[in-house]
Amino acid sequence: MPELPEVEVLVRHLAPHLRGRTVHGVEVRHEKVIRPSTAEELRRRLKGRAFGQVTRRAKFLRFELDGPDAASEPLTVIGHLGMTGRMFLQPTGEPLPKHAAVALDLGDCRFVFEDTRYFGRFNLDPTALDGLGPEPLTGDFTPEAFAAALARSGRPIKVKLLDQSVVAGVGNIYASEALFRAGISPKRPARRLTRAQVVRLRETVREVLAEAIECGSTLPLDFGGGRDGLFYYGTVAGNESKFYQERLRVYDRKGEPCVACGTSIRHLVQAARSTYWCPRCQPAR
DNA sequence: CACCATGTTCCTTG
DNA sequence: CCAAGGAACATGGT
Repeated sequence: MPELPEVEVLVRHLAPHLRGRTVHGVEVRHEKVIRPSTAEELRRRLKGRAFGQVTRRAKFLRFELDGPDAASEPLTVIGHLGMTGRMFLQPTGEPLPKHAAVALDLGDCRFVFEDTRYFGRFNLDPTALDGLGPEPLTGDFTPEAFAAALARSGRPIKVKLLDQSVVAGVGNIYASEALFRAGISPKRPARRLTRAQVVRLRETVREVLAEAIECGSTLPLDFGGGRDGLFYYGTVAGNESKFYQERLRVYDRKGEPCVACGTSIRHLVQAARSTYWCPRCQPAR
């Protein structure tokens, strides 16, 4: 589920459904995801508040909650999907999924954060956002800023694309995709990219993310009629995973012919993460 | 049983 | 102070 585009699509879908809804109760089923907050604290501070703006920063979700009265301090819940997190609404009374970590009682429905591996977060700790670099689509992700960040490192460019302080929101899938489109080898030391390559890579990073958001926004989300109810994102009805895979040109395509030149797509491991690339379209230099 | 997985944080070493 | 590299987290799929 989660890189920047998936989180963006989720936020856009959740926001209008959460806005204005009051939290009547907080059920914490897996304490790990709310650290360093506590279940007690989450309950005490959320209860009686109503959802306001829902926004995204990098791969994080921010839920603003309006106070019980006008003089209340603003409150923001920070969410992160980790590798396997999902968030959705379901009717009150429906059984929670096996790995539900947090469920908010909104009256006739519940807002559920479910995460199989519990790598995600749902807490009151905004410090997680402190070290993030520029937003690639809406922030100050300029060629100058990008070049300056890359110049400080001799690590492979693929590894630096995953560094959230360089550019915030790129994950393992779109890192390979952006490098393929830019025609840059994933192994190239970051500081060895030419100026033209930095400019081009900045463009392809923005392209792959923007296209993924566009694609996700048009997915037939199960919205209203589905067996699990009001809103569901993640295991969406129909063929979204096929649709999703078909857009990717190199990721998870080891041994398949390159869409541009036919050369067999290669796989390597960098910083313990899989990289996919075309050795002909992305030459060593 | 072995290995792999869309992510981040923490620890150690230089 | 910083960069780099690796383990850890936890569960499920192949």
